[in-house]
Amino acid sequence: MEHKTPSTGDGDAGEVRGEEPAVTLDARVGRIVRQTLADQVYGDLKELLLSGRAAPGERFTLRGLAAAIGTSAMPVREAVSRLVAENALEVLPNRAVRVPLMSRARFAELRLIRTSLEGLAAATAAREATDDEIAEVIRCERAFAAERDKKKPDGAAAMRHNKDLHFALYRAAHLPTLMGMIEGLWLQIGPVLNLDFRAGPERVRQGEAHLHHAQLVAALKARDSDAARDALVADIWSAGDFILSRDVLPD
Amino acid sequence: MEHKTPSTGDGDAGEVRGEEPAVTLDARVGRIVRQTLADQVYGDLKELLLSGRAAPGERFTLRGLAAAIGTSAMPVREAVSRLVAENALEVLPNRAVRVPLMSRARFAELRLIRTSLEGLAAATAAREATDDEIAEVIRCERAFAAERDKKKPDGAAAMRHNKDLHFALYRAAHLPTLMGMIEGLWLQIGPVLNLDFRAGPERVRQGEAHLHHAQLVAALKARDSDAARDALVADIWSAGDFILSRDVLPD
DNA sequence: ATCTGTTATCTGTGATCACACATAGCAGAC
DNA sequence: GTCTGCTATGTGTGATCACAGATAACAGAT
Repeated sequence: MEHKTPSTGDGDAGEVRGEEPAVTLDARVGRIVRQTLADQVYGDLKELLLSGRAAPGERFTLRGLAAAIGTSAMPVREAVSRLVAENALEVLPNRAVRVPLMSRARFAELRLIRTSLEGLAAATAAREATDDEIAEVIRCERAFAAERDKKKPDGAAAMRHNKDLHFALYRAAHLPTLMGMIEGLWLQIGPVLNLDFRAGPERVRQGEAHLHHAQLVAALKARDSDAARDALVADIWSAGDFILSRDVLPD
Repeated sequence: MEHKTPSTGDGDAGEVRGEEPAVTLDARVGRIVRQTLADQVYGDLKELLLSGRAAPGERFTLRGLAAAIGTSAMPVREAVSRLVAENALEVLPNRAVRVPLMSRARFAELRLIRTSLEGLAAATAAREATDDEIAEVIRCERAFAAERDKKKPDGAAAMRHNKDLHFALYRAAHLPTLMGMIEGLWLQIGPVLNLDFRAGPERVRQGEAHLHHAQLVAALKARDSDAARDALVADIWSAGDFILSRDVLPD
């Protein structure tokens, strides 16, 4: 394989809009986005985990992934080591790398941490969100509800709308580090969440989720941070109960 | 440089104790600890950040570090990319790698997250800790107090005892993932904390810290999780006030 | 003296090679 | 048939090389 140039953007970054006054060109070009191959692979793997297309316990091989993606093993190594650092992947003592198994204890711990962190984000968002951001949350909530009310609801789509709703909310807290940590948590529970959504009759759960979402939206409109936290914690907790009640988790 | 063998432990792992009954050897050898070079470098850098021997804004270079440590650039790359993943280091758009600057906003956000997560750990520890673990926390508290009461207290030593105290507490919560996340947070605030401890007359703060520590210990003995959380949150909050009051943080 | 365009050096990124360890498959002994 | 030891293959890990881009030093023009 020949030496590839590291993909410095698609070239359409400096689109000229023409009717600008002719002071300088500098203000009219968009900032270039640097994307290393490792970043791309990292994003791909992240998406793979978040969307549940990788099952807990599944094994990876660096060379295999590299061949599948079409690069050398090097960018994959870096991406994997990042994901290992955030517990989204793990390396076994035998040096094999896999997506971590989820024990009941680990799931319970993650749920506990999530209530703490995502509750904090929800409470802050109720105080700090702009009206536009609240509107965006409501839009996501509507999309989720619409999917639920369909004759033949698509579990994966509902899942995606649920995720969008949550992250629109967290983004509205304007706390970037907290946001990143929450993303890390979702990366860890992603595999089991989606695995579950794929399999079971989740109708009852969806109903309950919708109730909590409605409470959340009401709390946001009222700028009531305690109510927002409570609604979100209830949502996380009941979703966790649903997973734990079905006996898919080892230990 | 010749090809080095990847340091498979120091060789003293299988120490024979002799008076064992001669059933099998299997039970008498300690499990070997795998330590890749990247792991070692990661540990070293972590220690460097936690102990405050690296100032915010300071620049690294992969080759420079590699030469200093005596390896090739490869293990350093992996260690650095892990630390970047947990926001303990950052790569600038220019591709330079440095220890992140700490703005007032970021510091405030980290303090908020810390109260949430470390408060949770304290509350859980009050419920779940064994008596031995509580004794260990008390031992750390005594060491911290002893350092404070010295004629010529050593700021760095006090800092270390303070850290030991906190982590003994968090370990006692028996929540490994939470523990890891808290470590990540300390990794981020480490540089500024120690930078500060190194510079100022911190006597007033130490007095206040000791008060909160005493409250914490009392709460642990009483198994009062709410009181433990409150004491710890107060500790974090007042330490943060102290840092913010001195005007060392940009923005 | 200040600014601009060029050049030299250095740094991160990716590819490729080399090696130690782990696992699986297989042959031979009991 | 079951177990032991060897071999072959594949894996992660580390070293080394190659290259693109960034920074800084410098020369020339205004």
